[in-house]
Order: sequence, then C-alpha cells, then structure tokens
Amino acid sequence: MTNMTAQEIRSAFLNYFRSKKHRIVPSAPMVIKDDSTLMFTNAGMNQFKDIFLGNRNTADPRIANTQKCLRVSGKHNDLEEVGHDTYHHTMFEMLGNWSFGDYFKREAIGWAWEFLTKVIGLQAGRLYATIFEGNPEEGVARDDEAYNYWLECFPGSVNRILEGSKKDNFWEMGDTGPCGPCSEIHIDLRSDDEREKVPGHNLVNTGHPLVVEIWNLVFIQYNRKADGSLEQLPAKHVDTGMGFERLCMAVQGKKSNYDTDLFQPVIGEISDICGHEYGESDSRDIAMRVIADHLRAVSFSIADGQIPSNNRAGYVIRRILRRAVRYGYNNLGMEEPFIYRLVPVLAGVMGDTFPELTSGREHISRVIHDEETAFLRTLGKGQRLIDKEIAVIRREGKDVLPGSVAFELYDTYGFPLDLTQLILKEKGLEANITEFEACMKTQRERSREDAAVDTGDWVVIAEQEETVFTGYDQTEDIVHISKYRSIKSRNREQFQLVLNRTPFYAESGGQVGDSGTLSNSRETIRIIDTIRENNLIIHITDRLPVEPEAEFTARADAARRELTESNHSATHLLHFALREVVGKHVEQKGSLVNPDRLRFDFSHTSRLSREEIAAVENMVNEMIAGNMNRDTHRDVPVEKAKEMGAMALFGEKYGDSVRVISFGPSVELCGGTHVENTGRIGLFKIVSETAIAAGIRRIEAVTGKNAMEFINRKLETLDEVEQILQSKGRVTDTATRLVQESAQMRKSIEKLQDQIAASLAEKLRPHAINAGEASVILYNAGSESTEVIKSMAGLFRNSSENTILVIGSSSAGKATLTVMVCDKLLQNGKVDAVGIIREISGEIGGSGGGQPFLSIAGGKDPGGIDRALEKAAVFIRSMLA
RNA sequence: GGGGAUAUAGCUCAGUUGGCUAGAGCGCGUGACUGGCAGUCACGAGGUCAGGGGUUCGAUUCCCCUUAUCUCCA
Repeated sequence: MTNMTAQEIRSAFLNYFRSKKHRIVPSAPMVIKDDSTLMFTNAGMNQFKDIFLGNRNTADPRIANTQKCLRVSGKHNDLEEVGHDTYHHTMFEMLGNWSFGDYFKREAIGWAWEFLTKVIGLQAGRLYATIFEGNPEEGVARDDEAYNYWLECFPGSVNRILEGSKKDNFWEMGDTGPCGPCSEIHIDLRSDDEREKVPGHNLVNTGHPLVVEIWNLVFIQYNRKADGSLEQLPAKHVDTGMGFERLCMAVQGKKSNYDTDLFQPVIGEISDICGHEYGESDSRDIAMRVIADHLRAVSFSIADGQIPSNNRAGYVIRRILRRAVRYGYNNLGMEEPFIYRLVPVLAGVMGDTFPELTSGREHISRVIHDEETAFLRTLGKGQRLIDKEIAVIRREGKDVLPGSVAFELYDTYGFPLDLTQLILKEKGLEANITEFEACMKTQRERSREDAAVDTGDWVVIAEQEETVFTGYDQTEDIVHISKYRSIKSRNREQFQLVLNRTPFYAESGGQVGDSGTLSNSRETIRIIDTIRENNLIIHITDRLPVEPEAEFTARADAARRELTESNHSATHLLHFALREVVGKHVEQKGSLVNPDRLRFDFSHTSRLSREEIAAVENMVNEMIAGNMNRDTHRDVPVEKAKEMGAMALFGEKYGDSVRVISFGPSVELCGGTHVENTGRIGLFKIVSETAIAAGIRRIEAVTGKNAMEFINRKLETLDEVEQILQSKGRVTDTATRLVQESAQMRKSIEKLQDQIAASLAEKLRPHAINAGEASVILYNAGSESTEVIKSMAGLFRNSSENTILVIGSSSAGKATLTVMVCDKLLQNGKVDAVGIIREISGEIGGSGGGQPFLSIAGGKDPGGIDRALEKAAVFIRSMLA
C-alpha cells in the first residue's frame, strides 16, 4: 500500500499508457446528445461506439483516458444500492485504454498486470483474474488465449485464474452490436487473518465488499445481430475499464471507496453541516454516503448542461437529487436545502481534472438549491395529503392504507413510498405494499407498451464507409441506398435509409432535419425526416423503394431549407448581439431552428429589459442590413478555431477538426447550413423572452416573411383597437383610463345596488302580510337585477327574524324567482326556501334550488311570475297553518 | 412519448350532491391600547375563480379544448 493521492493515481495511469504510445483524450460529456438508445455515458467505451460499429475511422489506434460515467438507468442500474454498501456509485470515473484493430489480448493483459503490480504497487498475492469459460450454445470456446497470458503473470500459482460464465465474462454493449469475452481482475483487500481462514478465490464475484473487481479487459471480436447470432468482426478491439474509486481504495489501503480522499472532504462537510460525525450510526452513514455520491452525479450532469426536469435524462437527474434530499431529510433531519452548499468542496476535490466543475460552480449550486427547495415543498404538500388519508382510514376504523392511495401519493404528488411508510409507522399504521406494487406494475407496462420499438437488422446493399454529405453546396444529388432497416413502434412501421451520399441535412445542433424526396423514373419516395445517430445520417420514410438497389435523385425541400437557414444564421447573429448587449457571461444553453422560428436558450440570471431586447434586435437587424457575406472554414483544427474567436460550447462533443461559420464579427463552431449573406434574412423580430430554468432564459424569434407577418398582425390588432376606442395615436392613455373608469364604475354600481336594495327593502317592509308566525313579502320586481334582490334578501335576513321573501324578476325573456326564509323560521322545520322554490318554479317553466335560507329558480316564462307569487302565498299559509 | 394531478386575494390554501352577496390564515394599509418597541384588538384595501367553448333557467363547481405548473413511468 502506498500513500498516493487520487490525483497521483490518475496521473500514473495516464502517464503509463502515454509511455505505451497511447494518445490521452479528455473525458467525453456524461450526458449524451446524439444517440437515442442511451441517455448517459455508462461506460468508458461510449464515446468510441462509432468506431466499434464501423461508422467512423480513427487516426489513433491506441487511446487512453478517464471517463466520467453515470449508471442509473437501463441495463446498468445501481441506484438503489448506492450508499447502503461501500462500493456502488451512480457517477464514477472509468480509467480505460483502447486498441482499435491494433494490439489485442497479450498486450492488454501484460500492461494491466505491469501497471497494477509495478507502477502503483498492488500486491500480486492479492490479485485474481477471470476468463470466459465458453458457451457451446453460442459456439464460443473457452478463452484459452487469455488464460495462457495470465499464466505468465501467475507462474505456478493455483486458483488465481478463475473461469466465469456468460453473465460475468461475456461483455455486450446492448441487444445488438459489438461484443466479446472479457477478463476481469479482482483484488482481495481483507486482512491476512481473514485471508488465512477463507481463500480469496471462493469470494470472487460473490458480492463481498472487500473482494472486488477492479479492472475489466474486454476483447471485442464479435458482432451480435438482431436474430441473436454472432459474427466475427474483421478488426478486433480492446476495451478496458477500471473503476477509479475502487482502485483508489485498493491503493490507499481503505475498506471503503468513501474512505478515500475522493469522498472524505465532502463527507466531512456534510458532517459539519448536520452536526453528526461519520461512523457513529449506520443510518446516518448511509445517508452521508448517498449524499456524497449523488452530489457528484448531479453536479457533473448540470455541468454538462443537463438540468433536473420532468422527462428523460433530466428526470433521471431529478430523481438522483431527490433521493439525496430524502436521505438527508429522513436520516439526518435536514429540512432545509443544504446539498448545494457542498458544491464548492466537490469542485475543490475534482475541479483540477474536470475544469467544468470549477467554472460552473455557481450555476450548479443555484440549480441544486432551487431543486432542493422545490422538492421540500412537494414533501410538505404530501405531508398534508397523507394526514388527510390517515384521518380517513382512522374514521373507518382500519389500520392499513390502501396500496392505491399510497400509489396515488407517489404517482401524482411525488411523495416517496418510504416516507409514506415512515409516517404511517409512527402512527401505528401500515401501507398495503402488494397493492402498491401492482399499481406500479400496470403503470410500467402501459409506458413500456407505448415505448416499444422493434428495430430490424441493417440490410446492406453496398458496403461503404461514411456517407458523403453534399448538402452544404446543393439540395439535390444522385444517390444510392447503401443500407436500410425497419423500425416498428406501436402500430406503425417506418424505414431508415442510409445513402452513399446525401444532400439531406440530419437534425443536429438544433437545426431540424431536412425532408424531401428520393425519386427515379419508376417511383418517388417521401423522406419525412433526417436524423443523425452514432454518426450515421439516417433518412426516415414510410415505405421502401420497390427496387432499393436503383439509382435515385435525392431532393431536399429547398424552400423549407432556405427558411431554416435564415433562422439558423439569425441565431448566430442573436448570440453575438446578446454577448455585446447583455454581457460576455451569455453562453448558448440550447437552440432550436426550424422553418417557422428560432429558439435560443442562454445563461443569464435576470429578465431582459425592454431596452435590452430592443438593442439586441436592432444590432441583429443592422448586421442583416450590412449584407455580410458568410465565411466558411471546413476542417479547421479545434485549437485554431478557438484562436479565430469561435465560441465553443461546454458539454458539446467536437471532432478533431471542426467547421467554422462567420458573418462579420460573429464566429461560431457550427455544422449547420446557413444563408450566404445576412441580407437574405431580411428582418429579425423577437417574439418572446422567458425563463425556462434557474439561470437560463429563452428567446424566441422569427425572420423574413414570418417576421413581417408577425409585425403586421400586431399592427392590425392595434388598428382594430384604435377603431374600437375611436382614439388614434393615444390608445394607451385611453385604454388605461377606460380600465380605471370601469373599476370605479364597478364599485359605484355595487354601492348603488346596495342603496337600491336598501330602499326597496324599506318600500316592501310595510307590504308584509301575516301567515302564522311569519311575515311574508311577495313582490314582482320587474327588471330588477338578481344582484340587488340577493342583496336585499341579505338585509332582511340580518334585520328580521320571521320574514319570508318571495321575489320575482325578469330580463331578456327569462324569469327568476328568489326565495329567502329567515333562520328562526327554519328551526321549526315547517318551511324552507328550497321547498317553496320547488313548489312554485313550475309556474315560470323552470326549476331551481339552493340553500334552505336562500333559493333561486330560473325559467323561460316571465308571464308566470304573478301566478308563482300567488301560489307561494297559498303554499306558505298551508305549511304554517 | 404515455398516465395522473393542480390552476380561486401579494403568499399558502378552504369552498361537501350546480344556486351562501366567493372565504380563512399569513402578508399589506389605517386606527386604538402602551412612554417606545414587541404584542393585542378593530377597521379596511386587495379577485377576469388560468384562457376559450359546451351542458343548464343558473357554472368557481359538471363536460370538452388550450396554456402553464407539479408528478410518476419509459
């Protein structure tokens, strides 16, 4: 064991492979943008997937790096384990070295051994290797090759090289694609005593916390097809992954990943904040580990531009953060936001290797704070709801909360099940978990059915490398289909076509994909959309050509493309103008460009003022009027592009060489298509400016014809308003005055109505007739409003004890009857307003109801009002007699 | 992408088979008590019941659509 720090261990790894002629590359973003099958980087090899799939070539056959990974969904899902043991993580670093058709098993095994035992000094006596035992059904033999190389590392030792099953020792990327046998290195970190008692080889792959896998060497030699069969790959690759946190634990002689210098500073801070030492109580330790781990996952995601939200990747991040808040709330008693305060400590630990953490520190902290606050509010609401539900079951004399209710709390109000259980337990109640699980299951099935897609194998017509994209220069081309496949989802089938060359722009960088046609003398196929997946340009269509091998003319919809280009170029100008007007802290956080409009999200904390918006708009329009020519540089090295002043985006993956687009002072890295001169944009108009997340604002704008239409519509509306107000030029003054006046008038009308009600009451009081103990007033108020009548009813109710009021009124051919009965009269149960109204409402051809003291009926026959009043008098007398 | 929920005063929310003159707490304003503050009491201002359509004599309430937000699953 040595005292190397995590930082030193990481450098040792990269330096070692640099000495073996590997190029060291930076970690790819953890959040994945152009692969619909994967939301997050979950293994070191993700960023090289294109190369393994043969969609992209690489200039460097040997590469090494440390890659930030997230395992929280899909095949690798460790989320629920994290914190309860000492070695699972959501976000972790994967050290890896790669060979793309270069070296294979001999070097991979030899170097791994040398690095572990010589460079960082792990004891050879604690190491074990596993190899694939073979699988006759798959037609794959035992990996004797790897076995023999391992034999050279463990000369004469027994039980150091173990055989593993398909589950442990055959690695697959997904249901289909590159795969192959793998060979894992495990380490036994137990004390000598314990190793004496139980030999380590009995504990490999059994989940023992101190006998753990540290390095997986994958030998990619097959391609898994959709029918499940394997085919040999022409070029064989090596893909290795070593869990950095575990390696640090092994090197630093710790018993837990969380005891290393990667986690201790953060745990120390948590301990300071909550006032409990780490290591005192199991439940608090678990919570601290959960929070320390989740903090990393969430911070790195936000740094990569993925903020917590309610769908897909953003939802996964939200769930992780909420899990951390929950543990803090339950186990540490933290009822105020606190996780955001840990961000600076984390940046201190990892900021050197991952500068995005340091530079985005404040933004990350703010986003976490807002999310914590929001969730604590959700918990507060849930608490109230559950109290209500508890009252319900108590009333019914039960002690089990139905599973459907627990599920509703969870599904609709986001109240976690474990909290529900905790609260119930405190009151001696419990929840029906079986029912809860059943509800959960039906919800899952519904979603899965909806999302089910059936992807067919590629049908290859002609082998070829990358598709040549010709759309920068033309919208029409002569093409061949090189491969196609079918995609079935729900009851719809679509086809994906890959061409040898194409003028179709694939959705990327916010610009929508082109649509258009493929045609020849025989037929025309409609291309609905064009997307990019793993570096392939994929054309989507509803039907396959009759003769896929034929030659086609590919035509992208030129008018649509032109509108889109205007919007895209305008987006660049907008970005530039924002940085000039608002400040250099403005960075692009998202962008959407389609034929109708453009949407631009950027970092900025406050709402833009009217003046700022006008200034931005003016600057863009001046650049348009300036007729600035487009300057395109293709294949510029990234470094050179930055020298040119191009704005690169954090969390964006760029190739070695990039494309630079400039219009005058605006310089951007961009793969999209643009107008050749800003004058073509015509006109630029901002339509809206809103907040979309903490620290991020969104501008939506239109250009050209759309901008003209937008402005004209506004002007027409203004014209109409002027017409209505009869006030040319001073509409705002007039409108303000009108609104004020109408508020005043509403108030004085209310007052007048009260006065009318009062005087009407005075007028009617003498006309009361006696009926038993009641004093009855019958009156046809003509066109008096129901508001006044109700008001008067209130007056009688408050000022007398034995009045019964029956008032008729009418307006616009409709009749209304209002009946009020004083409270005192209600007590003896002989009459009430509802009874009276039911009795008499037939006379006006309607019906009604209400409260015992006040009821209202409406009808269509005003002529019946007097009859209704007479009937009321008879009825009341008979009831009170 | 699919399911569920919510939208009522500045804020947090009530509003029970459709009809109560739309309410409560907090906040805000004015006044009183007190030497001042804290506090207590009284009075008051503040509402397009999210927007649009429908059913009905009558809709904050029921139905449909739109928008926004929350939430779960993928």
